[in-house]
Amino acid sequence: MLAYKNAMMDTDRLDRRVKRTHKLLQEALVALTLEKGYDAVTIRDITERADVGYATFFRHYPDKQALLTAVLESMRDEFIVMLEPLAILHDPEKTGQLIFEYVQQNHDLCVVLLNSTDTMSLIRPMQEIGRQESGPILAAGGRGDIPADVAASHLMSSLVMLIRWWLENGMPYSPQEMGRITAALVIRPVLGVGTAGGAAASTDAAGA
Amino acid sequence: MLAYKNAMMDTDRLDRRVKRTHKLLQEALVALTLEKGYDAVTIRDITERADVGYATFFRHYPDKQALLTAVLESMRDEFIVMLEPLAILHDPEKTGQLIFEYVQQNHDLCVVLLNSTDTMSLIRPMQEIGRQESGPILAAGGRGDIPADVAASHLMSSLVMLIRWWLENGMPYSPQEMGRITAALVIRPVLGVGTAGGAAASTDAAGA
DNA sequence: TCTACTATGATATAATGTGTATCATAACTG
DNA sequence: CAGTTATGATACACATTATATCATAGTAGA
Repeated sequence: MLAYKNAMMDTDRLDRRVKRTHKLLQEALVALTLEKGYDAVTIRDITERADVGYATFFRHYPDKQALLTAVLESMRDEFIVMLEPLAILHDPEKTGQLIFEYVQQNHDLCVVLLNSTDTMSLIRPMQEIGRQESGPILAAGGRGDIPADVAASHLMSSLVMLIRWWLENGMPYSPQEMGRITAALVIRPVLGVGTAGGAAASTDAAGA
Repeated sequence: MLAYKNAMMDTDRLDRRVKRTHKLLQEALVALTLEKGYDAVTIRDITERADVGYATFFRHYPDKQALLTAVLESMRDEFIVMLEPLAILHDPEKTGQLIFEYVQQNHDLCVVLLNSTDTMSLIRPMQEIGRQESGPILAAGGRGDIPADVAASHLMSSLVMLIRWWLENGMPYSPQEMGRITAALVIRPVLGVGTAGGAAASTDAAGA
């Protein structure tokens, strides 16, 4: 299922120097983005902070965005593993809570990823995950009146946007509360069940 | 030296040449973004397409983003006017349909705005609108178990993301269908009512 | 119509950042 | 240890931004 054939995946077989450089560059990007904001960070900034030659950057990444993508993909993999035993159907509130606890624990990294990129660079891979992972879930527990593709996209987009809002506003609610909110506003509507398990499916349309 | 703020406000009292230049630059940005994508468009591209001196650009906008913001604000005002008599509480499906019909009619412009910007440059103003416009609505018809600030942000974010998905995937469903989907996935959950108007939330809040 | 004002075009220029090429050196793998 | 490869340092070509200047054309208001 999770066969990502990225060149970056063969982490074990890489030269020590390469792994070291990757690590230094990615850490420098994260640190600098937290300080100045992603757009203000130049490649020269990164290489200087990483204490690496300027040209060395381009030996590993074609541009700044590619470096950020590498950081993103690391987190994505971690995220998938965390939600692997996804009991989203069984307990939406708990699922939401787990997500926000993860975000809280990886606060700095999440802030960088959510504030640096085009946002869509983050949401698009997330939607891809959503299409793969939540496909069978929606097929099993999804509602009949909403197309699965829309539902999956909406699920992942809303999740990312809620996380972004939460971080930007100083995490005003606990992960548990956010889990409950997420379940009520996003997960349960996508699954087609009411807050307290109320009536769901429509009576008119027969779904596309 | 240039008072951008003042220059943008009194649209009617502006020098003909200024209005002409604004129009040419904005049209050039939209056209070029549709052709090459926002990031690939340089300021020199814009001025050449607009048949305007290069330095003239900076006499009106500090950078490319500011020009895009001007385009965005025009659409935002139009959008607000359209949804002014917003019967979102009364008929969520119809409200959603109206939105997607507007998007369909302004297809090119919407594509530019959704694919060019950081997305958040679009969503943030939308959320601001949401906070202002939907504030009283949520106060009247909102559910009691979800904080109004989260609900308003989620409402606007999801709306923008649904529109984006719809455009990126070639508008696979009719505005009417999208209106129904939007009502089911976003509007009704935010209001706390079920698909068929079922009771799911608090009935204690004062009536509209 | 006339006059004072101002936006514009054309041009030059400084500053910044990107991406590539080269070569000697250091570090790694087997 | 020997062959391979990544790195650092440097120089350089190139694109883009942003500002400054000045003569000219267009505009608003009397």
